[in-house]
Amino acid sequence: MTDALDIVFAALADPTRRAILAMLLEDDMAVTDVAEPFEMSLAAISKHLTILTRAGLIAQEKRGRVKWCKLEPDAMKAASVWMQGFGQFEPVNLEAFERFLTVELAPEDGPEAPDAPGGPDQAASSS
Amino acid sequence: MTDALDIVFAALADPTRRAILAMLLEDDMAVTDVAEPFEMSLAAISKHLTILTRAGLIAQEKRGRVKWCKLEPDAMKAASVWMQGFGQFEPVNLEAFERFLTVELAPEDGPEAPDAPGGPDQAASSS
DNA sequence: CGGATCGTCAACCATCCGGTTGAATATGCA
DNA sequence: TGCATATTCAACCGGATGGTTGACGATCCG
Repeated sequence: MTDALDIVFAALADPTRRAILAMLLEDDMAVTDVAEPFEMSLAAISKHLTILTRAGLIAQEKRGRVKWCKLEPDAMKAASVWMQGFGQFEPVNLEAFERFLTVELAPEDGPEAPDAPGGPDQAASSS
Repeated sequence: MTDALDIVFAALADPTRRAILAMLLEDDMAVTDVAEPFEMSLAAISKHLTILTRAGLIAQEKRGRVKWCKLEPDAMKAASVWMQGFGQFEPVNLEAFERFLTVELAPEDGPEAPDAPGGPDQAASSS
């Protein structure tokens, strides 16, 4: 049984896909526009988008000819939450867990607001 | 150029390795003891530990015959920080998030705090 | 010394992954 | 209708990944 976290982390393990996520942080985009800054084929980008969709990291909605991609950060948050248990050397307790949720999901209570972690410049570093 | 995040996320994408990390959250362990609950060979576990080490997620120290493995959460924190930037501006779908969490992070362990995120029970689900 | 335990190395295998190309499917528009 | 645009599908390729087994170096101990 493949865990959903498998798929999310595997999706995040590729620099092209992380760059795509960073781009989508700015705005929703059509598939062709997502592909534009990269040097690989459109088909390759399409595959990456499929992987991100299956991971739940983005959602795709077709309007006319154009398929729009938008960030769907819930899966990323889930993975992030999974990691929170490490580094604080105590078993994850529900209280801290819920506190984390409220802090994280609050509109502007975030620790700070990096405009894009890593940044789209990672596109250059792909593969 | 392979980004360090590539390696960290790729290391986290395997349920066996996540289970190992969860085990090490409890205590430092020797390689043989790490391997004990799994059904695969010791050599396979040794490979997994090498991958986790290269990702910076654990450290290994040899004392006598025995090689001890301990959690090294900095790399995980780095990955976690990278993810923090997502979801801060988007209207987060709290319902979907919680659904994801309850499905993924608490398979059937009940509501009490899981001893580790994901839990070593994932050992059985490897591959 | 010699046997038992700990762990890795090397070779091998099946499968997955990221990319390519070319054809196919939808949709928009003149 | 017919052509251009948007996106995916299908087949293929090379290389990485996750597992196996068997042999090996190291270390403890009787």
